[in-house]
Amino acid sequence: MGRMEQRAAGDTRDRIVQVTARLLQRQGYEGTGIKQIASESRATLGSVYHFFPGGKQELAAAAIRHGDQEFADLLRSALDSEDDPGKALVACTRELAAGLRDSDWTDGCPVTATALETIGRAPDIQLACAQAIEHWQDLVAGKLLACGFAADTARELASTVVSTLEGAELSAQVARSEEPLHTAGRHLARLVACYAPDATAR
Amino acid sequence: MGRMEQRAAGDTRDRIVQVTARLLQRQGYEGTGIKQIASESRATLGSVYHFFPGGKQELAAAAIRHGDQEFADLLRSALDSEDDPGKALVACTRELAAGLRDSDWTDGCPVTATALETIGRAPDIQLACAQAIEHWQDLVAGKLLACGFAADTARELASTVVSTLEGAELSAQVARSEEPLHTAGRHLARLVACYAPDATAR
DNA sequence: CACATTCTAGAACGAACGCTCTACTCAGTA
DNA sequence: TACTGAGTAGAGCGTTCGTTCTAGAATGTG
Repeated sequence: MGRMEQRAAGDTRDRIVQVTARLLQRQGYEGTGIKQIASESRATLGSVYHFFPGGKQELAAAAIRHGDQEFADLLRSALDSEDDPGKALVACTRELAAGLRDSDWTDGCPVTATALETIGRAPDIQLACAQAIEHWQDLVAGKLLACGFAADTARELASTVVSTLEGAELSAQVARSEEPLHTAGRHLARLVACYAPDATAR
Repeated sequence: MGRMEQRAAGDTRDRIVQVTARLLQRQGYEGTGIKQIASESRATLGSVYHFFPGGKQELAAAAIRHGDQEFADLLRSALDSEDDPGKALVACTRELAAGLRDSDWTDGCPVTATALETIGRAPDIQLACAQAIEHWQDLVAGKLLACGFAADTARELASTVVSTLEGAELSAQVARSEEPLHTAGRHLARLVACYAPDATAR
């Protein structure tokens, strides 16, 4: 009853979204063309516009949501890998640095480039970007809450943590060096220690 | 002796660079066209290619260097406005937040968008971006050195400070809120206090 | 079988892209 | 006066852009 076709169709749709997400991450919104997306995802223009009748904007918003999840998965697994919140943040920077190095510094944050280009001119995409950042902040705040931090403190720290991760990843990409990320990791660990619930900031 | 023409010519060149810098800041590299640059700077295509025979890339690199100086001026004046390094960093975030608010969140860092789009595909531009970030780090490190921080500590902190400022400005733009910047300012002040030469981190 | 629906396929459209090119203006020099 | 060199001006090059459109393949249902 149509499972096969629908599966195949779903595969095509997913392939389009995944390829778009990667291209947006590497070349930004204006630098990525629909025809490139179609050819690299082994789909045709007809298919792309069939699944995304809203055109490039709708497709980009879907791809940003995909990148949101991808980044969230990395963040979640790094945060869960350590009990101590400071060590967990260092694990985050280590994972980000590894991803950058392995991609020869091409695969940074899957959202940043598109977010910056579309500010104030593509509300759907900007919304998806804002939700992504909120989502990542929630993950960090959740970790801090689980470690006993006060709710307000956790939320504020999470904001700065995500900002710093974003900025350090940018610095690392531009400088082609892991150092900004590793340094940021150490400093973030020190920062959260200042606000730790067991007041003895070492 | 041709002073007038040369002045007028220099004015045209400067106008082109300034307009390009602003457009790159707001729309990124791929989103900014040479013809838009020409029309908004009241120059013609012929003039643009006369002053920048290397085309879009050469012009963009010059505009990035201009944005570097612009951002450095803001940073320098904010850092000089306070003796205490923590308060100086808060002043930086306050200035950045004011700039964002006044431009309805369109004028963020003049380098970031272009940097992300051209990573690994336009070496001249990427170099200019890397030098800009280094430049800003040097300003922050200089302030910390002047406050008595150890050289290594100052350099590392400066890296994280600039990363956090970049990331917080991005977060603020996407969320259309000053909060990420103000929060980051408080946290950066707390962070540098941890490494202050007078070891009594309050 | 016919029939609708879903998805694939790519030609074609007008607009915009970066860039090249020739023609021109105009002050300074010999 | 003739010439030079800097800068202005914009038509036009080939290409690519996002999008639209029609045609057909594939599958499920009556």
